[in-house]
Amino acid sequence: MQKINHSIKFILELTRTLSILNRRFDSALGGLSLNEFTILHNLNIATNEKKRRIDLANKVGLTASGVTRLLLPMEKIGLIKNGKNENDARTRYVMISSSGKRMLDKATEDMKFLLNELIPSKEKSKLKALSELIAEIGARTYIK
Amino acid sequence: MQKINHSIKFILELTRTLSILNRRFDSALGGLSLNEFTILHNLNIATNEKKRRIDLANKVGLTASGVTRLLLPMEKIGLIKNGKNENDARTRYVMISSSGKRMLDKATEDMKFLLNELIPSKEKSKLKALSELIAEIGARTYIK
DNA sequence: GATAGATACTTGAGTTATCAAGTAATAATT
DNA sequence: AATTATTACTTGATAACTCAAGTATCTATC
Repeated sequence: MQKINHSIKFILELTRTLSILNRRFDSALGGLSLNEFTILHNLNIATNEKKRRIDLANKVGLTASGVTRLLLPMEKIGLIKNGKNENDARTRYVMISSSGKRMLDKATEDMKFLLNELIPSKEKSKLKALSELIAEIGARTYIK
Repeated sequence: MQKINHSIKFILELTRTLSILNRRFDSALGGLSLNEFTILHNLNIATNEKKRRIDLANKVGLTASGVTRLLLPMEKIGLIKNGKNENDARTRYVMISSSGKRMLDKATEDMKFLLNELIPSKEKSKLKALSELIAEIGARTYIK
């Protein structure tokens, strides 16, 4: 008789589902990858609509170097702009452009539409709690 | 006033946490990546301890080609073995080796230890239900 | 029982991330 | 105020995926 470890099962389901979600969203967001969407979303709701790269890294869950490489093509096609921080010359602010906003708005609609199919409606009430648990796990896992 | 879409927040937390988990586990499982762990775990609990590559792809959430590339080095270092399917010459069975089992057993202990830190104990009772919800989302997202 | 379609897998080319190591600027310590 | 440590970011080398296209085999249909 095999004893099931629910924690392990949980992590394995999590990785599986997210790999699948990543592929699905990457081809359903009008050219935006899921990580690019996350970047634009976070810039859009940020105070003053700007953020440091390191804060974005934290928000997306990538490393600083991952963010550098993710932002490079996004700047090239004009979704974001760079600004400087007068108080700290090490940091380069990232800002969303107006074309970035347009992309984001469209992608957000696509996202809502898809999520409506993917998340069972009777489970929607549990989502807030689930998000919080997942965020908590992320926080505990994070090692700078 | 910004209306929060819990579905979107859920997806964003999911990607963030999983990116972090992946990095953490990749350096905490005694040389095994999280995906490699998943492969070995699934082979280990499979009937007859063998599986087709396509079934593994489904279990891990990768594409068939991703599995081909993931298994290649695993075979090279002897964690898995290949076998053939008498009834279908297209498929190549994958089996866990005894050294693979040893690796898995050690990694499973590491995994349990880490998860004990990462998952708040008061939330553990909810894990089964959450796994099921996440699996359901994965199933709905999956497009072969 | 030939042919068209589906399935299982692999491969080439490209993308997206990692880590480790480096640069430059700021903050803390003495 | 000089030194050391820390932080923000970038870069070179590499790993781990993806998609699209290919091969081989099996299944269904006529």
